Amino acid sequence: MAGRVLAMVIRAVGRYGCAMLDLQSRPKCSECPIRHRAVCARCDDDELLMLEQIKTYKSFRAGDQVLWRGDGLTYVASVVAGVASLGKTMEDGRTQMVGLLLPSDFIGRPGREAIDFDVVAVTDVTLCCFHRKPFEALIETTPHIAQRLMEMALDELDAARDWMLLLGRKTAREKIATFIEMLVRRQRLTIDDATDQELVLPLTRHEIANYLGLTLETVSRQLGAMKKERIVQFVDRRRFRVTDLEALHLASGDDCP
Amino acid sequence: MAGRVLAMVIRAVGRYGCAMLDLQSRPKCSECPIRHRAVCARCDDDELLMLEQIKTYKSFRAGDQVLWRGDGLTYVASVVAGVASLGKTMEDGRTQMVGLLLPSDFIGRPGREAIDFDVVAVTDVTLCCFHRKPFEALIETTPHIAQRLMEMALDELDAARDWMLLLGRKTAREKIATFIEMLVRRQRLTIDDATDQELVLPLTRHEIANYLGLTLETVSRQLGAMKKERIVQFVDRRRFRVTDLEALHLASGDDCP
DNA sequence: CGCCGGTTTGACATACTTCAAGAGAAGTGG
DNA sequence: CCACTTCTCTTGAAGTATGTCAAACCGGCG
Repeated sequence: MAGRVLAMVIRAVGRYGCAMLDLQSRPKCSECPIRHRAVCARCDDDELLMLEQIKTYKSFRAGDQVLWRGDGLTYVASVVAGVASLGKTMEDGRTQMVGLLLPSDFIGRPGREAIDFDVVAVTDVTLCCFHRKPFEALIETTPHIAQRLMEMALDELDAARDWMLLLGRKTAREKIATFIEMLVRRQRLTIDDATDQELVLPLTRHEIANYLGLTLETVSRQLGAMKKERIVQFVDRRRFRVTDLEALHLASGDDCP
Repeated sequence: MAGRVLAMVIRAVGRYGCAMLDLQSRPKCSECPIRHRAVCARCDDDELLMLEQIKTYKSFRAGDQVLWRGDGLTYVASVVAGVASLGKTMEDGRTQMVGLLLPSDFIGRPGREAIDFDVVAVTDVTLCCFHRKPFEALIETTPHIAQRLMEMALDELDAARDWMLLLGRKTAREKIATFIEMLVRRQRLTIDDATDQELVLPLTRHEIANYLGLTLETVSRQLGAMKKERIVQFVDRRRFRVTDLEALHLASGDDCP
């Protein structure tokens, strides 16, 4: 009983804290965890100050829709914490995830009135939002932002093209293997010597299917197969470790290491 | 006999002209057909002059490989005329086209040593090439170039994401219909009131298959089906016209007009 | 004419989807 | 703490769109 009440209180506080953030919170850019990777990475202190003045934090709970396709773009934003997804949906309900947004990734684009896909919070998400108009003005006057945004867009483009090969040509097994390898690689970026590290699937089976252009049944079956082959080992439905990295890579269909 | 010799002469002249261009030709930017759409679109006269000094034209014949995956990027370039393809290939030979490069599109990216896909001339192609190093320097000093490159990269990114939906979720029929609709739309950009205009497939069946993540047999069958349904009408294997635009759109699986 | 690359067409194989049922975990409410 | 619902996930059986293999066609060119 006490436990349940406590849980409710925590959640309520969570929501409240969230609302607070929406209205006011404007943490120092200089202490921001994504300071050196986000759109502001190349900015010097003066430029940072300009950004600081037009920024607001917003938080969303896992599952919340952040933006609907066709929404007017009053804000653009950087992901500060959490994971969000970019998705497209067809009239009959088929959907395809076209990007995963991780901390430092950018949402929206200057010079366009509306956004052409849905943005959904996969986990709890915190965004650093900028009013679009002043942000666009800033781009004109602050070369470092356009330069960084160009870099980021080109990186995204490369990633999108890799994904096109995956979607167009890879088998279900290769898709799954590539996806897991991607998670491993990402882990490596944050922790060195991540060998035998426990990993977490940030997405449900359904979302993975969505990301890979498959059905959730196929995802489940392929994961099952790789479990049986001792390539991966699950501790629960989300958490796992890779037991045979080489076999995993082999299964991904990619060349080189 | 005379005909054959003449053909050889023409080809030789073609090649020679080509070599000439490689070495010397540096047409005025101000008269360039892609002046207002390419990476130089926002440049003023001074900036254009800077670009003019580091540019060279290069030509390729249909089928030529322009760049191999992994090639060192000594140049970046704009497509001036013709069509080129960006493609990825897996070890076992499966390939996926990840972009079609039309006049004004940009090849290569500043700040990277190598290119990660193959570039092939689909038709005869002329490129406006810039040495990468000086071009990168120019980006640092010339905000207009970074701004334009950012815009173009973001446009490409949107297109890539649309294509991801196509590759991941659309049926063969929808893919073909979407592809044809794309050609229609492109035609509309150049000629107004293009209704009932004759169109040309810029790609072979094999290349179309490659672009859509299908096999050439499936492409052929679907085109055949749409011919039978009087949605399109072929005058020869390349040239056709759309006889039922509405049905075409319906078949594409996209909403809205 | 005969070759050749691109294309069409057919018969067959299969990887993946679809449909359906049930198992596990997690949350809800008494 | 225990039913009860709900959600995610697994597993099976059956269906189908697309791939694979193979042969024939067609227009262009030598």
